[in-house]
This record gives sequence, structure tokens and C-alpha cells, in this order.
Amino acid sequence: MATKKKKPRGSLERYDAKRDFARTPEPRGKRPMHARTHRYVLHRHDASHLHWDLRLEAEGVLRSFAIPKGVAWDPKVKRLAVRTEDHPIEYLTFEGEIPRGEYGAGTMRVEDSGTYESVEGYDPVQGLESGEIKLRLFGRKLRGEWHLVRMRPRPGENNESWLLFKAKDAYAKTSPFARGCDFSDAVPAALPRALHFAEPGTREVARSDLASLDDHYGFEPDFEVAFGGQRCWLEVDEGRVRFRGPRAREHTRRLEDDLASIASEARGIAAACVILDGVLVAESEGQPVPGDGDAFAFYATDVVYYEDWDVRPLALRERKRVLGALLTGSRSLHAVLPVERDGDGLASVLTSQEHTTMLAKELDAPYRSGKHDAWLRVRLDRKAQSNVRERKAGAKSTTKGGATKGRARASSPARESKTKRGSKSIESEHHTVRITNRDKVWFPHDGYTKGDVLDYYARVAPLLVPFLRDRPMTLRRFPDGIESEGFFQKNLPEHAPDWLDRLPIESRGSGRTIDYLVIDSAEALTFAVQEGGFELHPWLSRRGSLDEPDFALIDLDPKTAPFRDVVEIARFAHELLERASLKALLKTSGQSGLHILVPLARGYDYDVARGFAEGIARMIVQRLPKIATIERDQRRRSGRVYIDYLQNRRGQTVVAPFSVRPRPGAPVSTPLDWDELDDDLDPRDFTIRSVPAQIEKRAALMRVLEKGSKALDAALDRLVRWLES
DNA sequence: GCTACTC
DNA sequence: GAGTAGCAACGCCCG
DNA sequence: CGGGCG
Ligand SMILES: [Mn+2]
Ligand SMILES: [Mn+2]
Repeated sequence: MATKKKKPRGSLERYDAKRDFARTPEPRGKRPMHARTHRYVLHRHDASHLHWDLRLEAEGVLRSFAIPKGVAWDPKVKRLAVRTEDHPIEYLTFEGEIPRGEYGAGTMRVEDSGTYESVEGYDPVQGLESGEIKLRLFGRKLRGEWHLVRMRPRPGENNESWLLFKAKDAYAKTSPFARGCDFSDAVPAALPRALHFAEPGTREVARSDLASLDDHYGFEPDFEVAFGGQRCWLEVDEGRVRFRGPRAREHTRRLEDDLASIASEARGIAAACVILDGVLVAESEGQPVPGDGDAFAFYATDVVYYEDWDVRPLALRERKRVLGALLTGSRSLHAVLPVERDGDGLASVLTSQEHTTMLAKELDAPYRSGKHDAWLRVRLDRKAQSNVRERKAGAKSTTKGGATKGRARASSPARESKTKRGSKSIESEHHTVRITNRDKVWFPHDGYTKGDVLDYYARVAPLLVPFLRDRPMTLRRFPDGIESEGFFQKNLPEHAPDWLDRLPIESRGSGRTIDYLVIDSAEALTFAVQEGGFELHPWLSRRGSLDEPDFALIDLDPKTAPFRDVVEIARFAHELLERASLKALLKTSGQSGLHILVPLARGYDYDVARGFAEGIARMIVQRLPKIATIERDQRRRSGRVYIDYLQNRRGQTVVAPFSVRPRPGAPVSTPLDWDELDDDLDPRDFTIRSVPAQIEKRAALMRVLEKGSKALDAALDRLVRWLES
């Protein structure tokens, strides 16, 4: 279909006449041209009098209006708009300084730009004739319908006078809280570039999450305190204040109660609509404290929406600037702003205040949802200061940490965690875990509840935590009890509290990084159990030496074989180990098998551990071929006990001693004395009910793990010779 | 147990 | 607002 | 190299 091109009717005659193009940077404009889409620009023109120029693409030129007081959002407010000369299309993107003495001398900036549609019959072409233009603007700042109506010409007037006003639509703003929406200095001038208009009702707040600092970061960081409290969003919308995110309902309700000071200060923010990202904390004497305090405060660390705009595309640096302009110091609403300080300084201050992490955020990065490496959690430990410096220098260094030196380190005493009903505190994420459903039955055969499991772990935590310390954890979770499908979890969920120790490990194959949970306290253990993660599967190696297991594992898996065969195999294994002068921990797996853990000195990698376990396994099979096998193919095991030595491998796990298993009776993996290996032994006797009563005995057995054996090869050689003899 | 996604 | 999927995996052995 | 295994 051939369309006849409409001849441009706009004219640049007046535009050209007013300008000396040798002097002004403004575009000369070629001949008027037609565009496929209708665009507009709103210039902020700081000339002899500050005003705004609305320019509409039509008929090959920019039809222009000068608006002394800017664009209003309230339909009741009519603003004078004086028709000015048409500008060339190139002017859509013009910004610059018009020199003194020239026409319109001063600064011209793009306040907003975008496209527009016209109401049928009221487009600029017809409207400039009829005196009524109806526009629907799609800009980053302006959105919705505005009308331009020509006033009756006054005698002697050489510029047409029009009135510009907002039409009544969903975008109109009439409330007394609608401030900062007219264009004035309230709108940071640097903002618009990356801004997107955020349609009301669609302002979702996908949380930006923290990744764990792996080894280094390569950006200019903003270091922040990791506040202990509830991470959430605070939204102010034309006087209404509410929280978004976890426990939003409860906290919003409390804005009329004990959080009222936050609400009232939020209403005082210099913006009608804003959504802040931050942390709700309890305070004592003006300082954030974990748990109870005498007051509450919201520490705003970020701003995601500001007035009509989604400001997430802005660099953190810019968002912090907006934050600073919005929150100018108050008692209950604090802006967390970048300060000139190095990571070391903050790290040492925080370490002295017993913080375990701090945050490093990339100042040049936008706000992204999910976990990403522009927001990092930095673990603070004894080495914190030097680590931060190393990383800051961009030097690739491996994560340092507690290593294995402190194997016998005492853990904090188990502490009862309970729900604080009706308490007036902000449930802090720091060192407390909110327990839900204590009475939920997890073991229907026995009636054991989640509370029973929690109580059990509280009792064994002093033994269990030192074993788990620094080990990457996989949890098997049964949030609905053992009769429902459980699932494994390696990655710590996003919602997990900040204070938990995370260990990011990149998989060798896929390159994917998994944020492992490290259970380093009774509280972390409580967290796992609260989430239904009561079956504990730690690695065989620890942080700092992830490729060096601190024990070799011989896993006796009966599957269908009788348990007495397992016992017989274990006894022979014990004989072998004794001959080699190797101490080892025997434990039930908690199900039907037995585990033998041979502690290793540092420096043995998985290959060595596996080779050793394989050697022992082969000796066993040689001696007891009728009941033992290392056959991988299940069909060829034929009722024999499978001796699994292949679990001695990076990334593989073993059920932790004292771990509860998802079986009737709530059995636990229990350390055994070798002389308990007799035909009366029944792994089902060791349960969450029975084991706490034997805790001293079981604790003593664990101590063989404290000293790792050396000279494995020599030990194996000795055994080989002994068997041959 | 909790979040994210779909209806 | 209700309902539901997801939440692990890779190194090693053997054929 | 693919499949099975834990
Ligand atoms: Mn102007
Ligand atoms: Mn096993």
C-alpha cells in the first residue's frame, strides 16, 4: 500500500532567524522531517528565568511551549504554557550551554523525554488549529494524559498563551502528600538518565541478595555493617506507611503501636512515594542491638523506588545520594550512607563488637534481584583485617578461616530457643532463631515432635558442633516429618539469616558456586532443624583444607544383608586397624550400617584417603568374601555387605555422628565402643530418647578424632605383609 | 519451611 | 489468595 | 564415552 507522504508543514524559519549558529551550540536543523513515531522532550531551561520547554514532534518539527512553572500532576492546577517557535527534530536530544548574549542564554537540560500519543482528533496537528491538544505521555518522568487549551488571544499579544493541565486519570496526583513531583530541585538532576517510570501497582521489590565473598572482589566497595534485625522494605506512599517482605503484616500493624515513631518519621520523608530497602532493628541507647531493645529503628541501606521511578538501574552511589537527600537525620529512620573508610577500619571495629560479617557492595552497580557478586558478605574472623586488605588490592587469595587447628575448640553452650510470644522485640536474626511448630509430629510411629528433635540437638550440640565446625554441610530436610518426601539441600536458602556462616564453593565441573551452610554454633544447628533439616551430611574435609579430609571413611552398607555380617566385618576391620596401630571411630550410621572414621593428619588428600580405604576394603573382601563386597553393581552384590570406599571424595558427605535419621524410632548415628560390637548390638537402640542419657560415654568416644594418623602408606604396607604371611 | 511462580 | 514446584550432584569405577 | 553409584 503506497502512502502519499504528507508534506511537512512545520517551519524552522523563526527558529533560524533568532539564532547565530556560529555562536550557539544548538542544532541548525535541516529541513523539517517526518518521524515514524511521535516523540517529545521536556527541557529544563535555566535561562534568565527558569522555565520548562515542552516540545512535541509533529509535522517534521518540534512544536514548542515554554512553561514557566513546570508540569503539574494535579488536574486542578493549570499552568501557563506559551507557544514558542518550532525547533528542529535534532533538538530532541540537545543539551548544552547557550552562550551569554545569545537567544535563550543559559543551561538547557533534558528533564524528560519519551513518546506520546494523542487523543483522537486532538493531536497537535489538529489541536494547534482548534486550540485543544490532548496528549498521552510515555516518559520516564511524565506519564498519563495532559491537555493543552489555547486561551483567548489578548490584544497585542504576539505569542499564543495556552494552559497546560493534567487530565484526570490513574496517573493524576491530587493528595497533599504529592510533593516532589513537580520539577524542581527536589528531583535530583542527575537521576533521569537510567530511570524508568514505574507503573503504580507493579512496583515489585525483588530482593537483592548477598553472595559470600569467595576470594576477592574487583570493585570499588561500600562497606556496611550487617545489621542484626529484619531485612525488609519500608514503603511510603502518599502518607501511607507499610512494610514489605518477611513478616510485613505484623510489622506494618506495629507501625501504629511500638513502631509508631518510624511511621511518623517516614511520613516526613521529602518524597510522596518511596520504597526503601533496609533492616528493622531493636535499639538500646540509640545503638542497634540483637534481640530486645528500648526502641526501634529502620536502617535504610538502599532506595529502590523514588516517586514515580524505579531507581534500581542507578548505581548504588547514586541511590545512596538519593537516600541521603531523603533522610536527613532522625531518631528512628537512619540512612546508611557510604563513608570514607577502608574495609580494615570497619572490619576491626565490627570484630571488636563481635560481628561475624560485614557487607561489601559495589558502588557502581545497579540494584539487582537475587544473589550476585556486586553484594558480598565478608566473613570477619581473626584474619579479617589482613584479608580485607589483600582482597581490596585485588589480589586473588584463597579464603582463610578457622582451618582445622582448633578441632577441639569448645562450642558455646546449647541454649534454649523459644518463640517469644507477645514480646515487644524485633525478632533479631542475630543469634536467635524463631521456632515454629514445636508440637508438629515428625515421627508419627513414636509421636516425636519437632520440639523433641530440637531438644535432642540442644543436648548433643556440645559434641556435635565441634565436629561440624568448618565443614560444608548438606542438609536433608523433612519439614513435614519423615512420612513425607524429604529433600537434599546444599545451597543455603536466600531467606536464611545473615549471621549464619556460609562457605561458597565453586564446583570443579560446572563452575557453579554453592553457598554451603557451615554449622559453627548451637544456634546455627537450631536454624537447620527449624527448617526441617535434621539429617546432617557434612563433608569429610574442612574450610581451609577442603581437599584434605580429616578422616578416611569406611562405610559398611548392608542393604539387605543381616546386621550380624556388618558386625563381623567391623570386627575384622578393627583387627586390621589395630595391627596398623590406627585409632578409629566406629559409629552406627543410624540406619542399618556402620561407619568407620579413621582420623588423618593434615596433608593427606582425598586420593590418599580413598586409596587407604580401598586397601582396607579389599583386605576385608579377601578375608570375608561371602559377606563383603566392593562390587559397584548392586545386582552383583547378592546380599553381601557393600564396603563403600568411594565416598572419600571431594564434595561427598557422610552422615554426622549424632545426626538424627528419618526412620521410625528417631534413630541417631551413634559413636560406639569397639567392644559394643557383638550380636546383641542393634542400631535402633540409639535414638533421640536414649542417646542423651549416655552423652558422657559417647562424648569420650568422639575424642579419637582429635588426633590424626600419619604414615598411612606404611600402615597399609604392614597390613599387606601381615595378610600375606 | 519457605519462597517464587502460576492461576 | 490459593495452589504448587523447588529445594543435590559429581567424581569415580567399570564396561 | 556413557551409565551407575552414593
Ligand atoms: Mn526555553
Ligand atoms: Mn552408608
